Amino acid sequence: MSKLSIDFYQKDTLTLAQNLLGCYLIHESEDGLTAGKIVETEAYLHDDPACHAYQRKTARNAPMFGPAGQVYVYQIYGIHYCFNVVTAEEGIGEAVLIRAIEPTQGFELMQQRRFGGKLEATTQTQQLIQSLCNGPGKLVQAMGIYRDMNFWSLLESNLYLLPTDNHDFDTIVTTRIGITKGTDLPYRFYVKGNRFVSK
DNA sequence: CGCACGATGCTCT
DNA sequence: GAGCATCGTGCGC
Repeated sequence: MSKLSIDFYQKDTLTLAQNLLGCYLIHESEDGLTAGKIVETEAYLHDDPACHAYQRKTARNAPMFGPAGQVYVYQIYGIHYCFNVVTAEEGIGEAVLIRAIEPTQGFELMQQRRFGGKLEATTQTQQLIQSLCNGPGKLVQAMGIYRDMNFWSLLESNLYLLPTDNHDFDTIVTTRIGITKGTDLPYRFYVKGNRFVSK
């Protein structure tokens, strides 16, 4: 299995937001490898009032205007970070927010990054694993994704995507979470019945 | 259980 | 100076 290539990313943003479901997000970091299957996404289009790039290009949203397959990370509520896959052609600010992944590799490292030492290093309960990456801020922390990964390429770095190994799932479409504008747009996608989708 | 709220810092007006 | 593409805790039922 090899990294997703440029042609995967060169599709319209809504299609890509759905195609990303089931794909694997991998980070080969110095501390070790973590990976998970994408189970929830949201699309943000250039003509969408909830999109960071809706108004104009700024210092924060600049990565969104780069080529498809680029990384956009931003800070939210002063505490958390969110990870996006940049989409659309260069010059058009669109992206797909990764809202949840199902951990598949590096459980211990994820646990370490999320909870450090302040959690009993006992058996990994179902409960614990389920709380590792079931939200956009959580998965960023568990995967060791940082702000300075902005403008990185998912095609040419140790943070990358692998294709899905299973198309046999249903996709649910809903409105997006946590926004105050564009609230009626059906741009959220998640894997039906998956336990790792955010609440 | 569910709901409400505070933390916290940067970006844009 | 306001407003966040969130998360965890604490309280009430």
